[in-house]
Amino acid sequence: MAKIKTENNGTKKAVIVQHAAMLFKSKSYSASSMRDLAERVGVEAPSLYNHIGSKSELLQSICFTVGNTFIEQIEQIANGEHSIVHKIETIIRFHISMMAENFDEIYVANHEWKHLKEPYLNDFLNIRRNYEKRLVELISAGIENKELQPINPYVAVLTILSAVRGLEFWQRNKKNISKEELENDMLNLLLHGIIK
Amino acid sequence: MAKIKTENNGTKKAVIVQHAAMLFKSKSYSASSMRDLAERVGVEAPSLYNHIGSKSELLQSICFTVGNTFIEQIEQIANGEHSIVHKIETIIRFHISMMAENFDEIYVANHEWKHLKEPYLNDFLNIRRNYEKRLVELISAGIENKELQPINPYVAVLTILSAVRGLEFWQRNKKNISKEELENDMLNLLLHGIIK
DNA sequence: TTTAAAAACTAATTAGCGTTAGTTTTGCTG
DNA sequence: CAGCAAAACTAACGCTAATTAGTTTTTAAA
Repeated sequence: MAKIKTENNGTKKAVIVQHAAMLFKSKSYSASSMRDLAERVGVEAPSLYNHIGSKSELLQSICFTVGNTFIEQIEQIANGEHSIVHKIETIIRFHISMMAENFDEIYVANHEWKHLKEPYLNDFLNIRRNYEKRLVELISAGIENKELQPINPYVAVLTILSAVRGLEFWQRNKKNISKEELENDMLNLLLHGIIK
Repeated sequence: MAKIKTENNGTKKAVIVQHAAMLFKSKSYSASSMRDLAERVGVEAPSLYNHIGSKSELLQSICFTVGNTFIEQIEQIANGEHSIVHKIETIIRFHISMMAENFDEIYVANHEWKHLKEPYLNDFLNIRRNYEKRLVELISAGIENKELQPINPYVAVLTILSAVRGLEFWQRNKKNISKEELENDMLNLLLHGIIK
C-alpha cells in the first residue's frame, strides 16, 4: 500500500495524530481501533507502529497539545495591561477561534481525556485545574474592582467555559451562522445577559 | 452468587440499568464490559441476560428515559401562562434539578448517545432537535415581545443549554457550593450578564 | 412437599482488539 | 546502480469482548 503522505512541514507522526483526532472524535477513543485508524491513514495497522509507540500515546499527544496551548494563551492574556472585562472578552474570543480552527483535537481533549493512563491523566487534570484557577482569579479581581457583578466566581467560570465548550454544537451547524455573529452574540449574552 | 436485590418498587431490569448508568458514566460505554457491570450488580455476566436483551438496550433505556423527561417538561412549561422570562427561568431551574438528582443518566445521555444503533440514534437526535426547536421558539417569542435582547435565538439556546450541561463539573465539586447559590448565580449571569 | 417457573451458574463460541516478530519493498545517497 | 535505512507488508499471539447453550439452583405457589 502507499506510503504515508506528509504535509510540507510535518512529520508522519503528525499526520497520524491528526487522523486519530478525527477518528476519536467521530467514534470515541475506546471504540476506535488501530485498524480503523490505519485505513484512514492508508496503511496496514502494524505499519503505524513504525511512527508511534501506542494507541494511548496518540491520545496523550492530542490532549497535551490542546492543554498547553490554552495555558500559554491565558498566561499571556492575564499578564497584559487591559481591563478585566477586556481580558475576559479576549479569552472568550480565543476559545471561539480555537474551536473553529482546531475542532477535532479540542473535542477529543474535552471528551476522551478520561482514557489517559496515569501519570498522564493526573497531569492533564492538573493543567485543567490550573487553567480554571487562573480564570477564577481573573474574575475575582474583576469583582473586587467593581467591574463585574458580585456573583460566585466559580459559577462564572463554569458558565463561561461551558458556553464556549458548547460551540461544538455550532460546529455541526456551521452553515446557519457565521463565526463573527456567533462571537458577538455569545459575548453579548455572557457579558450583558439575555434580558433587555 | 446472590440474587439481584430489587428496591421495593423496581424491576430487576431497573436495577441493572441504574448500575449501567453509573458504570457508563465512569468508564464510557465502549470501555465498559458486561463483566464490569455484572460485578457491580453482584452476579455473573451471562445472568444479566435473563433480564435484559443486550448491552446496547441498556444505553437505549438510559438515553430515552432522559430525552422523554425533558420533552414532557418543556411542553408543560411552554404551554403555561407566564412571561417568557419566567418560563426560561423555570426551564433552567428544571435542568439544574435534574442534574442534581439524575446525574448519572443525564451524563450518559449527553456523552454516550453516539453509540446508539440505528434507528435509535436517529430517534434520539430527533428528540434533541425537537427540544432545541421549542427552546428557540420560546426565545424568539421573547425577542419579539421585547422581553429579551435582540440576539440570534440559536446562540441564546446554545449558550443556555451548554451552561446547564456544564453543571456536570459542579457535580464533581458539590462540596464547594450549594445548589441554591449555584442556581441563583447562574440564572443571574445568564439573564443579566456578568458585567455590573 | 411437590412442582414449575425464574434466575442463577459454567463452559464455550465467535469476533475483534493492540501489539510483536519477521520479512519484503521502497526510495534516497554515495 | 549498489547498499542501506526507513517504512511498508503478512502472519500470528495472547486477550478480552458480547453473547449463547445447556444445566443447576432458588423461589414461591399449589
